[in-house]
Amino acid sequence: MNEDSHHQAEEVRAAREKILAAAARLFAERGYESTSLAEVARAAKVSKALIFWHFDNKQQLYLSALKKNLEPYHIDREELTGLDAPHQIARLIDSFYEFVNDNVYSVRFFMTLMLRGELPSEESAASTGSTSLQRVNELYRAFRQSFAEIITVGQQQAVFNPSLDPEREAALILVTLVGVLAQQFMLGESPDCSKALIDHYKLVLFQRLRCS
Amino acid sequence: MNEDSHHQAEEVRAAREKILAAAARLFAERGYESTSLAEVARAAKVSKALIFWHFDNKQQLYLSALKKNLEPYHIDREELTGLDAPHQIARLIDSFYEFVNDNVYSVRFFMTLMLRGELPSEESAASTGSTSLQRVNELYRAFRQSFAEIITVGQQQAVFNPSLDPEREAALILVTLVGVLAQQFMLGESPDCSKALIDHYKLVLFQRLRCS
DNA sequence: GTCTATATACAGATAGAC
DNA sequence: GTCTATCTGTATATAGAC
Repeated sequence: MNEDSHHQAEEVRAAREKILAAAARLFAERGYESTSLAEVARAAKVSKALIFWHFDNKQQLYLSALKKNLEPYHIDREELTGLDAPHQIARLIDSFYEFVNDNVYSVRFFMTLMLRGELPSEESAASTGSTSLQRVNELYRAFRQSFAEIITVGQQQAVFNPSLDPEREAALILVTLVGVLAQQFMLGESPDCSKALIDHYKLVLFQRLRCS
Repeated sequence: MNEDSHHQAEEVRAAREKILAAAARLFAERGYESTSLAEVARAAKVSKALIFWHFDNKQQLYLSALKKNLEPYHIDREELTGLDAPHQIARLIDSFYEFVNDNVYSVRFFMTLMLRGELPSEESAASTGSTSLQRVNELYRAFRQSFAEIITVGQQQAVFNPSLDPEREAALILVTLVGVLAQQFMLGESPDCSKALIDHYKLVLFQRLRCS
């Protein structure tokens, strides 16, 4: 690949990426149905027709935008090494909360999506559509599993109450975190308000988990 | 008012109500944008034009449907009388859960609505649109307030730990309930799964609230 | 009040020049 | 690759008969 073709390829990507970025933002903000391709074109500063050159149709653009929104989703287990069980719990709670507030738009987006199965059509589910939601789902369960594992380890190290069921407790932790998040988004509360709730919850949780 | 005019009035209401019922269901199921008046007309078994005779436009129909969905929303404080504080808490949790599962469609509907400020336009917010969401909001706070009051009474009766802040605890209870609900809706879990979580949570909560 | 028929606007998608 | 111009379907909304 020479300089020219490379440069050309970059140019191609630039337009495609501009469309994708605009679409990702607009779909996340306003949803699939109420976002027109004319708006996406305007936001990306390209013509409507160009969208159809880069993407087969609206659905495919939507699915590509979904993937783009999903990119930053992952669990960073590295940052937990070297911490004791209680601090691992605290760290995992914090990183959940931080992640959510770093990705408000797309988190809100996926929440809406999951709330009703808002997918552009049924065929897309068969192809690539539901895969994105599946990934969110997996991530959620991975998070829960992490909590359960930390609790188990904590019990083995005799810092957590051995009579607790780690899976049950992990499920309850996730439910609370999701609740804080949902409340922040739905009641339009400030992140500060959620932060205070989370901090209080951490205290409550540790009182429950620790050996008594 | 004679028999005839009464009967006529009933007939009028029948059509209007049929439209309203169909609209309430369809808007709740599929949202504002992706529900066409043609579908509403078909579901209500009337002509499209009749919708415009009864309602000024799509937005106004939507707002009227919102109100209809809101009707069953209220707190029944009567059913708490005669119970002690712990049972009042348990009863309030149960009635929250029961209410949600009796009104899945509209609860899901309002959750989506609150998640993004999905209102048909901005003018509607100024007129009557946001009032519906405001009412949901008030109801939510009323529920939280009820929990706080019960906790306070429980503390006065020396059945609940006096060192707890009732407001804080009530906030955490609501967050958890919302979390269970959000999880059920978003992860598509069965009501049974939520029921189990709620039951477990009640145990956890009572361990925390009671005098130690 | 309820209908059929129609006006008007805008959506997604295509054709073809450059 | 990117554009302008255009096709086609469908949405909201209206007109007017009954």
